[in-house]
Amino acid sequence: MAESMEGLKRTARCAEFTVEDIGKEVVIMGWVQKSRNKGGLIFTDVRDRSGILQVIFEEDICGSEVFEKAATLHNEYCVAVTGNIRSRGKDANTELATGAIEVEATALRILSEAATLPFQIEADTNTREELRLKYRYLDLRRPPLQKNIFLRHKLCIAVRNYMDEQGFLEIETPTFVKSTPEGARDYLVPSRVHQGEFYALPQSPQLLKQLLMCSGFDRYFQLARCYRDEDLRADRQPEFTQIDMELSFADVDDVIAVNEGLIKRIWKEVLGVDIKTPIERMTWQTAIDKYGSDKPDLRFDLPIEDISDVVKDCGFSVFKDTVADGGMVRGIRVPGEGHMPRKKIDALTEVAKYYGGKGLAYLCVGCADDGSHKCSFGKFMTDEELEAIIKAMGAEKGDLLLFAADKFTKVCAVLGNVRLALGKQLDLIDKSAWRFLWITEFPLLEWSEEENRFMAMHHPFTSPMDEDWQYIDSDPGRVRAKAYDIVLNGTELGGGSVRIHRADVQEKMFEVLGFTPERAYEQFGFLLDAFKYGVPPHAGLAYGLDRVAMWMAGAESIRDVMAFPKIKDASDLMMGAPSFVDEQQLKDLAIKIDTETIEAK
RNA sequence: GGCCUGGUGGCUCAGUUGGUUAGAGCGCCGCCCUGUCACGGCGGAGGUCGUCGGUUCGAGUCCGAUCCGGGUCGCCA
Repeated sequence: MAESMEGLKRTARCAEFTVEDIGKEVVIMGWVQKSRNKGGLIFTDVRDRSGILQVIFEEDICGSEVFEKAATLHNEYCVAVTGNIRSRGKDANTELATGAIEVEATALRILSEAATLPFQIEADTNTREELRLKYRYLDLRRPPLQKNIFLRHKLCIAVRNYMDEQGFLEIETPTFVKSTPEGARDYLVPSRVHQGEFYALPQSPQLLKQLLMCSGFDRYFQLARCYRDEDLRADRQPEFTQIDMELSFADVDDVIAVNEGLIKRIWKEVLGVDIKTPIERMTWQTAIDKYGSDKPDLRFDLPIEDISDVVKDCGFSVFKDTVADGGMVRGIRVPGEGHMPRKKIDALTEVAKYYGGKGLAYLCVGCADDGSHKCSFGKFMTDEELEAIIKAMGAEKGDLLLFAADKFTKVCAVLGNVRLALGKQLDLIDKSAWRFLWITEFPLLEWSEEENRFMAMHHPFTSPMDEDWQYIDSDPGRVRAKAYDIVLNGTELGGGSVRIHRADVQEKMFEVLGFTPERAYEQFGFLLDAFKYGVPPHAGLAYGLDRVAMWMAGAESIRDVMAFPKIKDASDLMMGAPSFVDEQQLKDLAIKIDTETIEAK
């Protein structure tokens, strides 16, 4: 039977007591982690967010009424215990932070009872996530998740303090905004007042923060909730939080400087880790060429080498023809792995195929029994041609060389992922490393086969690099942007750009992207109008806060650092959202459900 | 949408080439226990093996479909 807490005041949290408190009368409140009834003696572990403290009930001290009540305690009962802190002497538990002390109970109130739990509340659990998500409020009682939520809080506070010190204003922007179909799919919110019309939930506060620059706030930041109606991943949720910022009168180096300070600060404050600055910078072109990725994991090396020139006239037609067709041949040298079993090489070939490659060619330098090379394409080549490849790869006897021949983007994707697979397989990754990296000079545009036009790689307001703007008509793909990403251990933590602030450049940009002036105005008119009245040059950046928290917590899933995450199909197992709504609600919105389409699925 | 992977008492799992009444640990219920802390002892309840269909004398096990999770590719300006 639940009791009131009337007249009781909690002294402190369970694990906040120390040997200094011995002899004091205290009141603790929390949940029964475990009650061990020895017959004439009851030990009860009481847990709150600080940790666990043992309570001891002895009939001589607490009286028979309290003792009998204590005997009814079960896991997760919510209780208030009054008693005195005493030493556990020789019976101390060294495994527990508060193991040297205990509360000698004099009174007990059962604030509320608990039904038998769907799973036990313990630090290590094997319970499947599906069930834990349904009872998320229970899962959140588990110490690892509590720890992650604390960490996230600490991170947010550190961000706010730093940004404040740097002169940034925290400004909230609306979450009912205008839909802009460019980019990710929007979540739409129907309007009751304007029937048939929809708000969109923002994919990011991009345009609004640019307007804040127009308004003269100079430096803005926000821990902004963002929404994208795309498929989920282990590190992707439909709603997530960005550390979003924008700076006026700033160029690339200014943004980078502020953010290196931020990274240094939050890693120090949250984890006590010193991050060395300046952080290494690499151009997009170098990253793609050398690591096959725009977010290379530099915790290990294994760079990609280009041998197209070396093999363009060789006897192996796969290599020769690929180069002749405008493709390329690139390879990875894996030092000392020439004797890798065929099975493992085949597994890497599967990786290559998975990412759209036709396969992998291999060359094990001097690894045959007679000291010659083991090679998947050796019979098509002369010895001289093979030696030329080995030389071009800088390989030595005993090395494994892996090659892919394909179009540029394929080769990069294939070798980039083979490289990552090798890093894992050969255990080359230093798990304790924090390898930050700036990727700069992204291409401004990216050709879309699907839409048969150029698309903005970052977004349509990204400023081109001044020296490349001259190519915007003749060779748009060549124009680089003042865009940058911050990468950590092979994950994109965030990205940003210097924005276009010149009307003529912006107009040209829309033209290249295939927007008519009318359509550009219809979608972004408020921004273009704002730019007429004195717009400062500005630049910004946004981090995925959840991803930052994920790395800091060492979590494997973004769900582990969010209080109430959604599952793969974007539904919420606890609330049961999304859900059907009343007929009347739909009527108010003038919305009819197309049941035929739903049933067809 | 594609591929991979999982679903057996409340929880986590085992379950042989298809073969009797589907097992274990934890949890739960009852009794006992004055230094436990993964407490211990004794006893007990609890499962139409995700669902539907098929093969078979016989299906947790084989086949098909489907539902519910997880990972990933596409997608994520």
